[in-house]
Amino acid sequence: MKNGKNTPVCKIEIVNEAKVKEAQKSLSNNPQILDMVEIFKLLGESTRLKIILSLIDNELCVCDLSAVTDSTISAVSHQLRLLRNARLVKFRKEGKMVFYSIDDEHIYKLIEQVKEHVEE
Amino acid sequence: MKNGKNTPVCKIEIVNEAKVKEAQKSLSNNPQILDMVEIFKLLGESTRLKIILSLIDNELCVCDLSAVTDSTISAVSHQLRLLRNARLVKFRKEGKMVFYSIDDEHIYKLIEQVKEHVEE
DNA sequence: ACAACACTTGCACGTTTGTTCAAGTATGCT
DNA sequence: AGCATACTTGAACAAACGTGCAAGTGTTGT
Repeated sequence: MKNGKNTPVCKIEIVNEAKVKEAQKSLSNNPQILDMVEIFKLLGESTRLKIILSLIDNELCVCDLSAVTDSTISAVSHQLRLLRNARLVKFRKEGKMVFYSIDDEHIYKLIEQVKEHVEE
Repeated sequence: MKNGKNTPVCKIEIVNEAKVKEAQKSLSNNPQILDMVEIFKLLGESTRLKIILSLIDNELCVCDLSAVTDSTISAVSHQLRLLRNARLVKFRKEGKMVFYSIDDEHIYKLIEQVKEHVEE
């Protein structure tokens, strides 16, 4: 209730108090929510999602990912850094090249669920 | 390869041509990807995710959602519009009040998958 | 040692996005 | 009719974000 007052915004305030309390309880001080938000946010951008989709069942270098996603090497590299930090992808160096692959099995199931949603 | 030229960015260009072609094939001209991005993007914001989480197994009015998410009525209403447009939530009017609920069963599974990821 | 290559990274810039504020709609109450 | 309540909506603004550019790192080949 960020209305600057301690009083309720709505006079009724809580229509279903039990449900609200229950929901508040599971939401408040739950660091998991921020983690979930982060993962969804990372997948909620076309370049990054294309990268993830390309890496499913594939190990690709940055150059190939650039071709697949139709982005510059730089742009892909920037996004790969974010995916690396979140441990969604891992990498392996081989000479000058860097090969990326998926670092989490849950991603597969996640993608499948969204596909089911979209395919309706 | 948005490098302004028709020539490859990398000399080797494609390390694993078969994989790249395969990935390009499944990605190019695929409107589903944009739909997937949209859903992930909607869930990738804390106020919206809290709304969705609160609505799981619950039907709540805007006022209650405001309390649960610790946001203003206005902010919640703006976000609900986005969730409505994407058909992630549906609403029911009852007098002055508007009750929102989840409009898609896939969301449940989606949330479960992310939770599994986060809980490690 | 030098050049080419694959990739990374910091900075700058334009765009997108979430929130607030204020005004507007619709319903209920007296 | 008049007012309060529950919610929506448009405009404005600051913060966050994605990309391009240029410089930098590390490896390979000559």
